[in-house]
Amino acid sequence: MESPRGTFAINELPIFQGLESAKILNLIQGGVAVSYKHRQALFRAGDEAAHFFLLLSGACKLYRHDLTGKETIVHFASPGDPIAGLVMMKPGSLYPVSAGSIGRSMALRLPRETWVREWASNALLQQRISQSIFDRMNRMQDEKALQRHPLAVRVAALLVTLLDRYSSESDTILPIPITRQEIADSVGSTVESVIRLMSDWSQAGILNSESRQIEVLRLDELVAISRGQDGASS
Amino acid sequence: MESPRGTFAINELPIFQGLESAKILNLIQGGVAVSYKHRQALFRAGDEAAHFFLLLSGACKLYRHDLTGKETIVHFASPGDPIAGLVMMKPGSLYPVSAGSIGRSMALRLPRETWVREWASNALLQQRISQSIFDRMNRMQDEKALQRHPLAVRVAALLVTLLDRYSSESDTILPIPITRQEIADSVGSTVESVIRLMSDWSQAGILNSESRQIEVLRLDELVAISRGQDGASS
DNA sequence: CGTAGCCTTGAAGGTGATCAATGTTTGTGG
DNA sequence: CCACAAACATTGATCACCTTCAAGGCTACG
Repeated sequence: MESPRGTFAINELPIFQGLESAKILNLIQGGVAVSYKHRQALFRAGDEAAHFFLLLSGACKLYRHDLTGKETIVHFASPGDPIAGLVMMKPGSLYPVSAGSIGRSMALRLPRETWVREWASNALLQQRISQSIFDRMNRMQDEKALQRHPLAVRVAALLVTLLDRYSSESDTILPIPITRQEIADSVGSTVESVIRLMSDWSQAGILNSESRQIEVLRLDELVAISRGQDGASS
Repeated sequence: MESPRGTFAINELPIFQGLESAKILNLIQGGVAVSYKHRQALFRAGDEAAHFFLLLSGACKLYRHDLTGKETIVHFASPGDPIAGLVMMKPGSLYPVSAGSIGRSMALRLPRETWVREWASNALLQQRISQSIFDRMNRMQDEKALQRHPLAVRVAALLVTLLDRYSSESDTILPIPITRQEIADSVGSTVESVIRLMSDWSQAGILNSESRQIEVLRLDELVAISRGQDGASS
């Protein structure tokens, strides 16, 4: 199994693994590799779903706004992830969520026609898309099961997951400029609460978050907290 | 578009719509229509995923247990829904959730071999499965966006959704024996809180929940509450 | 050097969790 | 058909966790 971290060249994408270059060329017809700046949108909820994406590098959040205008992050995409694949199935659909880059990122943007012509009838690709969706759904279900646990558990679990998904092997620094607001929007809480929590953790030597990036100093502690085993062992 | 409510004969299943009977016979090879009693399990999380299911009638909850043993309901399946389709993709996978019947229900249980042989390579079916997954994922995302709203909003939204999905056209009675515990397990709360809420609503004439079934008397109110517009208009 | 985005801290208050006890209905076996 | 158990519903008291509101500080960057 290939590591999902880091940066991918187009023909190195896990989703294309084992395919011949000629076949891949067909699959990316009409595709453009687009570079996105921090906070730039890939697409917005409600827009007609004209493209789907393969994230090549960086990070991307999928989010929507609730009735009161507050943002809820429903998913963090990491390099190699297909984005907006499912919504290609039906013609004329609208994107159900918005997508925005976190930090700089690159994505391969493909037109829906390519999906219809090349992807929809390709069993192997459908299978790999399904696998990706399966993983994503499992992650959402994990999160839902954490809903009733205290905030500390949810934030710790998120950080552990993000570190696992975005950092290379043994690195302990989250390479994406994620804000406390975004953490709050993801776990369903408020900035202030997340800040208080992470300040405590900084003081306890679990995190180091100077210089606007998050470094995990004691992953074991964080994992323990995410399991509800409480970090009362300072 | 066919209504997803009610009861389906096998060859009336929306997922088979437009297919010839002979083709359908191939697709359900090795299948058995199984009748489930209230609270009976279709499968358990952690079991090897040897079957997938098409719910013919009744209702079914997908749930898992968290660290502390508490149940979290991640999805309610309604007639016509494919269950455990995604997990068929990879050989040797384990079910990520448990599934149990709510009230009496019927399901068509199909072996994984049939999936592999007949379903995996069928673009139309893959497309319809994907559509179903897409809907389910959207619903989960909707719920996640409600996470920070008061309990009343989440319960009202759940009831409105369930009524829409399980009741026939203009009926206002939820035809499945869903308990307050299950409502709590779905919205991420506790029985007591749900009971207090629903008692208030009963007194306000919004619900009637004598005789162990839930009747919605004022759907408009419920919808208003689910939108956070507060039902202070008694 | 001023603005924008992000982080921080404090005080006050509410929503909902928890614990404990009890009532009610349903189902099952004798 | 009754009796008992199991599942489900209810009510009250208490209190912790987290939200909300308000104010202010820090850092980057044009």
